[in-house]
Amino acid sequence: MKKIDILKKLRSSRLRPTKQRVEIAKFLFEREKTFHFTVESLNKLLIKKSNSKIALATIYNTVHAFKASGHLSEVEVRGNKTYFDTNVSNHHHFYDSETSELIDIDANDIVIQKIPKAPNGKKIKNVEVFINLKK
Amino acid sequence: MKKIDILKKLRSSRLRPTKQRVEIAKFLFEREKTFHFTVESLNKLLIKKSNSKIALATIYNTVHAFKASGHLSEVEVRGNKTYFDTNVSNHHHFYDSETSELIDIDANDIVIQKIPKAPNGKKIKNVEVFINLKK
DNA sequence: TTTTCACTTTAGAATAATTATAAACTAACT
DNA sequence: AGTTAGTTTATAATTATTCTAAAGTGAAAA
Repeated sequence: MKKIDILKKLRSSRLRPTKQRVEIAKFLFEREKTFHFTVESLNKLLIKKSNSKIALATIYNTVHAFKASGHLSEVEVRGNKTYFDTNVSNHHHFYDSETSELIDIDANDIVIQKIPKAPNGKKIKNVEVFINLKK
Repeated sequence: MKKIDILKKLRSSRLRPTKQRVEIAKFLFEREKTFHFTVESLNKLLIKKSNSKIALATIYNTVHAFKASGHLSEVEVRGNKTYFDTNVSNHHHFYDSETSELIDIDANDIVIQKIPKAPNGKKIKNVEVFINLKK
């Protein structure tokens, strides 16, 4: 993904392409494979990569803005930290609680045959499958 | 579930049946339906029910002890609080993020037809399905 | 029983993740 | 260039949870 696309992605989300947002967006989206992270890990990686430090609050703001505009998804994981995922398509996860490692599973690799209907007047938004791992 | 069973449940878990543990255990396990809660909600309910207040740290300790001995399960839910469930059998959940409501789904009500194999030397511990709800 | 002692409870301090605040800054429209 | 609304920042505040150390209490032994 090129820089020009980053700018388009930001503008299309009504996010002003500030220096910080561009730096974070380039770091997150200019890569081949999907990327899982927490705000804390992202902060450390950004410091290591560019030597400049962006305020933690800005990272929180930016990550949440990307989530709100659909460029990141939030992954629920047992524990206290919040994980994000650059893969925003419908998919599932392996989770290894020993290493806190999260691995994507393509939506096509899990087929659900039987599913209950939603309770009283509610609808199903989506279905997430977690395959918890052990050694 | 009778009081005597509560005592057995505590003793079988190598937990001394102190006044506080018995009170918490009775509140959690002397009911027909499964019960979902956070430490905070449990604390409020205990205060409302018995007018006595048990130290928060004790509630954390006790709930974690019940989890360690298999009388409670922990449910991962998007968000910052940790949910617990008195249903410790293998099962799944509906989750309504608008109301933070968690509803059990019997393991038999979801059938998975196709599942990927675990990565490199790891094994599958269990599979959890979340059906996220909307209006 | 009483004594003893390891296990518990408790209030409050400490920690960790996240959010709020308010002042300084900046993109972008005019 | 000037204005303004949106943004970043350091710091404070908040929230959930864990730690600590002193006081309390089951239950095994005397």
